[in-house]
Amino acid sequence: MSEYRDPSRAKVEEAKDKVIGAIAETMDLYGVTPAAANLYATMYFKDQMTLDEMREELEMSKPSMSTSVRKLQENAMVKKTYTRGSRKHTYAAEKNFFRSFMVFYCQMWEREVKMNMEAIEEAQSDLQDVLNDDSSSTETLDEARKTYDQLEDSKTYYRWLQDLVENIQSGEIFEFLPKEKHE
Amino acid sequence: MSEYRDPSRAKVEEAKDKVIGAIAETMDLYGVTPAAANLYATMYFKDQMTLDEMREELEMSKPSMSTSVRKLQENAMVKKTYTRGSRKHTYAAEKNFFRSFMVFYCQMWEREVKMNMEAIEEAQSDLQDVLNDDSSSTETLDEARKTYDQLEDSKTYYRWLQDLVENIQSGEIFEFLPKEKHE
DNA sequence: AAAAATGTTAAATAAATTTTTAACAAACTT
DNA sequence: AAGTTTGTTAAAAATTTATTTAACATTTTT
Repeated sequence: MSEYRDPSRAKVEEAKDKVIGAIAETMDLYGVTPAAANLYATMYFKDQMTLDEMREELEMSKPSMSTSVRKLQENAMVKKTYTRGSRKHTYAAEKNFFRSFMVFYCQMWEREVKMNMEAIEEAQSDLQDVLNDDSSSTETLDEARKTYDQLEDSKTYYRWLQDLVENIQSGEIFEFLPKEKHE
Repeated sequence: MSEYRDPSRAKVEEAKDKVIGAIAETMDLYGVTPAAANLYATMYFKDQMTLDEMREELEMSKPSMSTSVRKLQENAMVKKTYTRGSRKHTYAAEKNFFRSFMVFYCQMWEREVKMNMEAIEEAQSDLQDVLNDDSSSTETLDEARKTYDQLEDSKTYYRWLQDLVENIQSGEIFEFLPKEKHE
């Protein structure tokens, strides 16, 4: 190989590795496995990769690469690419961090809103029953009222979060917070 | 106890439990342990709690509660409260989800920006050296240039993320995305 | 000062997650 | 059609993370 004739080559790889390390380290805070984090960071500097290339580059098993790629696809951080002539599947990293941000957080927040809003609606309905029930003690009625109001109040947050999701998905947020600051 | 005379009492607790379950379930996606997630969700419906009350309510060990509380304090999801006369420490859940959102994500994003920006700056400096080095092969120069530009481009995202953090922390974001929608 | 209560740290255990090896299924070549 | 290549599923092993038990330090009460 040319590394011996060209010491700069190694320096370029070293530079990439610094960024790969940083990306991977912040990524496993995002709920992906170390394998998936390293894989994404590696792919970030490649045009596209096959499973065998991944296995070779990361020195890990093929099923691990297969699983990691699938997980990354769920978060839209990796896309399958069509490569004519090649029997092997090829994958490319999403290099636009804005898109990754959008998919990842919107997915996460929508799940949170849906789940909690559903629970809140059910709970409030139960509490309403209690409030309409004459046999309830004063103490219980107070508790039911207080809880009902607390839940009602929390809905403001979930509606806001849903709103944030929609603003991000539509791109409207960039009107308020532009990608490039024009000075 | 009064549960036997007042069936509504049980219904109120059941209603709370539905929400506790939902909150806890979405929370462990936020990188907190199940114990911490359950604890926060439980505290959400309490005024304040001591470690012993937590242990009793969740039926878990005291060190587990102690650790969980500390973790939740780091994310500003729980605050220590002063209770005169009580020797036991008391803690209260942050009930304002907007504040929890702010602290949690801003902390996370700032860490991401800092870490990746530092790596990028270092990498770009290395790549600049390569570009200034006459001994580098054409192939290596192209690779260095391409990588440098890719990193330069990614900085747009990190600057935007930092901007988002600042807008959330200052509350400016609520001018664009109001908490309450006035119709 | 001794005993008791409270909270934390450290070591050990338990549980869950991640990764690998091995077996399998599907698609393509010859 | 038999044999390869490629990718996935399933079971096992390894690693990591979470929780508990036990020991300790600190403060308070008697």
